[in-house]
Amino acid sequence: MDEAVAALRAFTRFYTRSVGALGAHYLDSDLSLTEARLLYEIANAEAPLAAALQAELGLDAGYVSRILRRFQALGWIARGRGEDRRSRPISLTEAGRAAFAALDARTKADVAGRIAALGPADRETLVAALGAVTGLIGGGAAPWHIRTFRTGDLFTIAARQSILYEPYGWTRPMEILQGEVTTAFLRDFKPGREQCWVAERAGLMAGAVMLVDAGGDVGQLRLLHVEPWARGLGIGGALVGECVQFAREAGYARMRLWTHTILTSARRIYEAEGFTIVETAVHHEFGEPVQGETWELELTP
Amino acid sequence: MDEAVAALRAFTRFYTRSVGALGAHYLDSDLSLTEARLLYEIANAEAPLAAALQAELGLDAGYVSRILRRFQALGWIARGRGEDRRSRPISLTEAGRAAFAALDARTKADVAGRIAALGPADRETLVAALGAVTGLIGGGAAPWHIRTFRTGDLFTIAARQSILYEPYGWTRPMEILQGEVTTAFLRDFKPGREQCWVAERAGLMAGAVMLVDAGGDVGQLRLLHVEPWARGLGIGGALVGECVQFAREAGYARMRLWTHTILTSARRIYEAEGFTIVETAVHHEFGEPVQGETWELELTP
DNA sequence: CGCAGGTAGTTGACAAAGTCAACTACCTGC
DNA sequence: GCAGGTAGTTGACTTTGTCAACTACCTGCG
Repeated sequence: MDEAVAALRAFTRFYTRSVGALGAHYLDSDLSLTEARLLYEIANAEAPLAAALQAELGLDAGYVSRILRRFQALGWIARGRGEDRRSRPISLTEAGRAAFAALDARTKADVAGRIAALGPADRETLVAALGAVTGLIGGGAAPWHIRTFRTGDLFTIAARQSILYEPYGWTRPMEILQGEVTTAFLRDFKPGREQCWVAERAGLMAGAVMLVDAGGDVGQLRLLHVEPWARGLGIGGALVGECVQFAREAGYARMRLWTHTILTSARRIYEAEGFTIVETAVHHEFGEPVQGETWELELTP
Repeated sequence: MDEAVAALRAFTRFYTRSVGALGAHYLDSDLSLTEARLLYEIANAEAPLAAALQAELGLDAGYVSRILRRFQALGWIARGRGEDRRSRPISLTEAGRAAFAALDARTKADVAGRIAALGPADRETLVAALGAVTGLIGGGAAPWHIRTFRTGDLFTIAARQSILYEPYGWTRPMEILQGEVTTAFLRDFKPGREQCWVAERAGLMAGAVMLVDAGGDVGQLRLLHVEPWARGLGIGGALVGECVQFAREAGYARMRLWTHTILTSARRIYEAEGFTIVETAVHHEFGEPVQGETWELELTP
């Protein structure tokens, strides 16, 4: 915890400096940083109200009012009358759009300059890392989506599974199993019969699941995981849903999966999808004895 | 590129808001954000000069002077005389240390509050992601170190290798090989004879290398990589050096490695360590034909 | 030595940025 | 139709930051 707090504080100091460097006059325009932010919001919203901008950016209402008057004097914005006749929705004029475009281009160039030295892989890392930070400290709202697997995904899954299950005391043997399962998936991949889905949030892998052909018209769901920071968003259910739908379309008669009694949140997801337990057995594969469970789901079309 | 620029801009907007939320009075203290930053710098430096603080934080000299006068009036700092009698080095008084400690505690609590909802894994992700961002846009100075492997590292290596070599057109077959090599390493790991090292920078994997027993007193170096954003820091050389030293101590007579002619920067590292090419052959294992090379190094003790 | 040109730090005068409370005009619901 | 609210504005103000001129000192060179 302390480490994380220290890291975030160090980052804030670093970023404050790096943003603060922009300073008083935003990139040589004659706008302050606040004015630039306001202009950005106006340009990226549908006829916003002053109150909305003020709340959005955490500014004083009077301050916003004055800045808007300045923008109006510059001919950048026009103010209408809303349904509610107190409100005066803001719209950019042609001149305002031009001013914003110029500012936007300058910002873009400035930002591009800062990351010019990075190669494509670095940029990818940066995007992912920024997304992760936003997702983690920004709390809830970052959206997520599901895609099929790409190069490297399977091993990232193996690594994450290994790390996430470490606290259960499942160490080396389970890690090796992860490697075998993922490598085998890649080696024996049967397009149309098998698939791996990755949930992404803020550019980072938020969870994943695999479907493999277990023979005899049975599709086996494997390696489901959802990152701790992405839990409670319905990602697990969506991944399993994706998997079941694919299995149905691929013509499997039944789905099967193997899990453990202690993994309660995963069990809830399987239950919700209609899976039922068909077998329970204690095994010693991961070192300590653990109770494994086999679940199945009939896929009557 | 555009994606990266957009991501960084979005992040800056997000972070500006999140930092700006602290706003005028820093956490209910009667300090402004600037004053708080200044106090932090004073507390974390050895008798700094006003000019140093001013340069460090990018502030106006006159402004700093006035804030310092205020701190002095509050009895928080004492100002001495340096060798250079123009300078007036700043030191915290007992009261100043107390004031800083109070502020520091409040900041810590505030930051901790923001990440209180995160589990240990998320915090780790956050630290790593913050480190990545700092490293990538902050440029140079972040330190790095080498450690031996932990749970999950091998598959992270497999994933990164797969992604980094994708641009060379080496796709599925090479990815499968990565999985096989790393899984086999874990399965057959011989402590004392084999090892895997990971270079970390800012909490992120910056590179890695493996040493495996190839039989017949030969140690084989495998899966060397350095992340693009961590190149040019000597990490590759340090990893190979670590590997060679371990091999020497483990009593291997010779080291061997297999690489490709197009991987020029890796070749330079091997050359610098004293490796020489003993064999060259075109192979088709990764799809396209490529020229592979075997390098060796005699380990005369 | 002494002087030109520099740096550390301060100060006065000022401008910019932001805050607060009071105000008008309007809306909503009882 | 009126109490209590919201959208937006305005005057008066404080805080924050900037600029240029200043003192006191240092460094290096003829």
